[in-house]
Amino acid sequence: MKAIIIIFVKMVGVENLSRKEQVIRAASELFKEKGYAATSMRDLAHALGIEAASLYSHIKSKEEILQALCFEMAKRFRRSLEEVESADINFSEKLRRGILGHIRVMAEELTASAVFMNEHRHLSQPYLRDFLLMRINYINRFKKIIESGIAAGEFKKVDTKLAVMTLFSSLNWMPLWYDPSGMINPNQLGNQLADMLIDGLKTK
Amino acid sequence: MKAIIIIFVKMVGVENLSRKEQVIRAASELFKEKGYAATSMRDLAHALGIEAASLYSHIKSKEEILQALCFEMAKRFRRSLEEVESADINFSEKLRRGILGHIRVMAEELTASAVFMNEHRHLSQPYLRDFLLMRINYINRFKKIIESGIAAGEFKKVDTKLAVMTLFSSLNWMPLWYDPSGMINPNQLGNQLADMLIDGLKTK
DNA sequence: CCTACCGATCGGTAGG
DNA sequence: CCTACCGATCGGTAGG
Repeated sequence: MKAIIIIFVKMVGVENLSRKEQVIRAASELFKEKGYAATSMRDLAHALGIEAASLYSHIKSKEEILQALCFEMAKRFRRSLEEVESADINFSEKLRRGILGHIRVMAEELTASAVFMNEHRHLSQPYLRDFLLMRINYINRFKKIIESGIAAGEFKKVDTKLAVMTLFSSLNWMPLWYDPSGMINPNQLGNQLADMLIDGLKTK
Repeated sequence: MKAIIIIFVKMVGVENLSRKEQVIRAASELFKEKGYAATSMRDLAHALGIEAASLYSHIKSKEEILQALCFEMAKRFRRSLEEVESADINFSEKLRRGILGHIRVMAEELTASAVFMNEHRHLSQPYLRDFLLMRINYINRFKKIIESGIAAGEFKKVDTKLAVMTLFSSLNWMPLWYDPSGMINPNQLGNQLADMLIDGLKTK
């Protein structure tokens, strides 16, 4: 009897979680497509085949969905970079692996990545502030890799701000044009992007 | 008497135009800051110190402002590229000048550029369709320069879609981080970006 | 998860 | 450029 209750409780738990997950995923698609502000809770409810009021059994507010999305993605990106930083490799290789990791995370959650990048500004305070601090920290860690590479003589003495912003621009736009069903996989894409940025377009 | 009427008519014309310009510019700032959907006509009116209803003496609708902004910028970008295409220079130089032209246009209208890039999706049909066609055409002309450069042996055999999307990502994010009051001017910025993409980060 | 509903705000119009 | 106002829609709550 106890076992049955535990199973039942677990199932309810799972069901709640997965229903909330479903709501967040459906929202993610709509936020990507139409933008956060232009997506209504009625749009979202319609996509799930329920009434707008019913959404509030699973989430506290529209913004809570955006918060969950943005901070979950931020966490994944951070973890991916931490693995690279601790590796004992040269700076070109660190940069390459940082790029590969970022693209892998993005490819796993293409829709959420697009929202993460385009819609985070609709976070209210203090979430927006926290989010931006995390982002600038992440960018600065890539910048440090480039600076270290310059100091070590691996990279040219470029403007590091320009270099890192160019890198991030390229990375961040990808969810908007990358076709995961296409011929090129995330790893190949990452390697080609790294080649291009590190070695340039020009034949030697 | 006739002269006076003509002068009067001209002044009214200029005044209407410049007031409409003011409305579009104020809207541009708000659209960049908060996004198109999250900017209300009351926000815009407040920024101009008038009532929301008064805006409609100068513009027909909220979307008309976005249309004016987007298509004006598209026209500028197109003109800039046309000058480059007709020049008799090699493909590295064509690419470089294309980049410089794009950045110059952006730097002249930083706010409008940011809106152009981030908010065009809120255009309704058939404007959205026209806009996207113009954009794909513009991108394809850059892509052709890269393809020609590869065919001529100037560039490596990279994935041209990746190369051109990387280029555009970098260009399009600039309005969000470039500080025109900083030490680097648009020309320097363009040259450094071109150097980086064409020659790469790595020391030879 | 639903029905019924709330106050606030939206883009825009009429008429001056 | 204003006052006065419109119908539609917004995010969200009460209560079941």
